[in-house]
Amino acid sequence: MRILLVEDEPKIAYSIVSALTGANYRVDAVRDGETAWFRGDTEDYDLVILDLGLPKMDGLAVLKRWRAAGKMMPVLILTARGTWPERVEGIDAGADDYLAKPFQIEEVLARVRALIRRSVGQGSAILTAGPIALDTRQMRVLFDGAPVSVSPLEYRLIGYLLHHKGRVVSSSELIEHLYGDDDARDANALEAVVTRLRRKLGPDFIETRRGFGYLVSDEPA
Amino acid sequence: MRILLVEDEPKIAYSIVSALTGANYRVDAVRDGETAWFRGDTEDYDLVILDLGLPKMDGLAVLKRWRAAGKMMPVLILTARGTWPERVEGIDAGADDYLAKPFQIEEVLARVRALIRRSVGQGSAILTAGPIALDTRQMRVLFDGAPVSVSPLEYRLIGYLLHHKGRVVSSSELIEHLYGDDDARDANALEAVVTRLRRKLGPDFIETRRGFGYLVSDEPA
DNA sequence: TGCGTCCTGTCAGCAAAATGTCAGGGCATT
DNA sequence: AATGCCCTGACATTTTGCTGACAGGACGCA
Repeated sequence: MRILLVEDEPKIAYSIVSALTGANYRVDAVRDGETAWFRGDTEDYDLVILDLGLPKMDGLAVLKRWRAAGKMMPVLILTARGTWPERVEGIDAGADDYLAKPFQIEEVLARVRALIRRSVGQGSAILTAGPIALDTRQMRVLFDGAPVSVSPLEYRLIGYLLHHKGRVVSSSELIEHLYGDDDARDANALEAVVTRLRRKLGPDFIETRRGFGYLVSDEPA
Repeated sequence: MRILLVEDEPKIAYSIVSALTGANYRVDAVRDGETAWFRGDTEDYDLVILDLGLPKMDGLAVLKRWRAAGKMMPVLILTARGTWPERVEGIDAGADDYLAKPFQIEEVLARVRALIRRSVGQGSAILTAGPIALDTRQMRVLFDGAPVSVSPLEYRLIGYLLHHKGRVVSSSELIEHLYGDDDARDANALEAVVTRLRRKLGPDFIETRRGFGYLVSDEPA
């Protein structure tokens, strides 16, 4: 799960990053609204934690621009206590949850968990690469527009690869993502899944980089 | 825009009336359920803000009687935080939105705006998908125009799926919304409800995405 | 109060799908 | 050609969801 943290105050940013990283999320942190807007617009995040009152571009403006551009990822807003007018504006702008400063780190984690749980299967972003599209609303894979039935594990695998398309993903990273650190599986289990997916999506879509991992190419075939 | 406020606590009533009046709404305020029922039945309001826990007649009872009499105005319910059973009952009774006490005045205004916007725009009280229609005012389910008798739980389930049609809804999310976090039920209970609904609505209407959840398709069959 | 009915959770068994495991075989890299 | 890494078909196991049956409880009605 990738999270974008937008927070200009270093101390707060650091504590949130630590907590989220410790909870096994991948976190990108930025400090100003302009950068935030760009990252949120070009990358796919599962969640954004957005501080209001930022340099360069106000947090609410960033949020509104994302929503206007069709970005639907859940957004958790951090706001100073007592600034309720902002909260109301936030509702209108399309925020999903709020947290007033100062807050406990545990609260942040709880909200993050809740938002991500809620948004699973709801993100309207449809990831594509070549003829394959991942319909995250209906939890299915489209091949040339036609639905292909995939199992949950297959879905997670192709989802992860699409999420990181254009980059080689190592087997260990995939295994870590598909299963937990807790119950690690044999590498062969992963290979079996890949095989089954290739049978459904065609052999060329998931490339093998022998010795390194797997790759879904970014470029239009 | 005329709003009926039903609230027995003077302080709260006063602050809401002030805020609404300041926002250019015409507000009538009453303090007990009986009066509320009479006013709502004889006058035309664009919105009702309804506190539960009223003298003389309970808020939910008022709402039910309005709906039974064919009153269609949107209702915003004020409820004490954490009283899930009330909330569930409210859904059954035909409420449109909720606000947990204590709340900020600005929140009330935001919800009021949202509800009025919704009802003015295309406030269709009837959700449809394929041959199934959900009449949220009369709390009935229609299949090809013919009423189908469904239980309260079945109604909530099909209602939730229709509200989120086109998207896969996970079992845990469904359970959370059908029962509330307090008394979680076995996943099998949910399956039983689904089975019973399918027997009434036909097997194809509620699709199963094995490993993910349930789905009511968006597309015209 | 007593009876019947409806609603709904629980249980158990079943079927099907999903997934891990194994054993060989192929193929790339050297 | 040798060496590993990877692929894959077959099989076993586990998981998941469906369904009929049953029971407790709520509710209405006499």
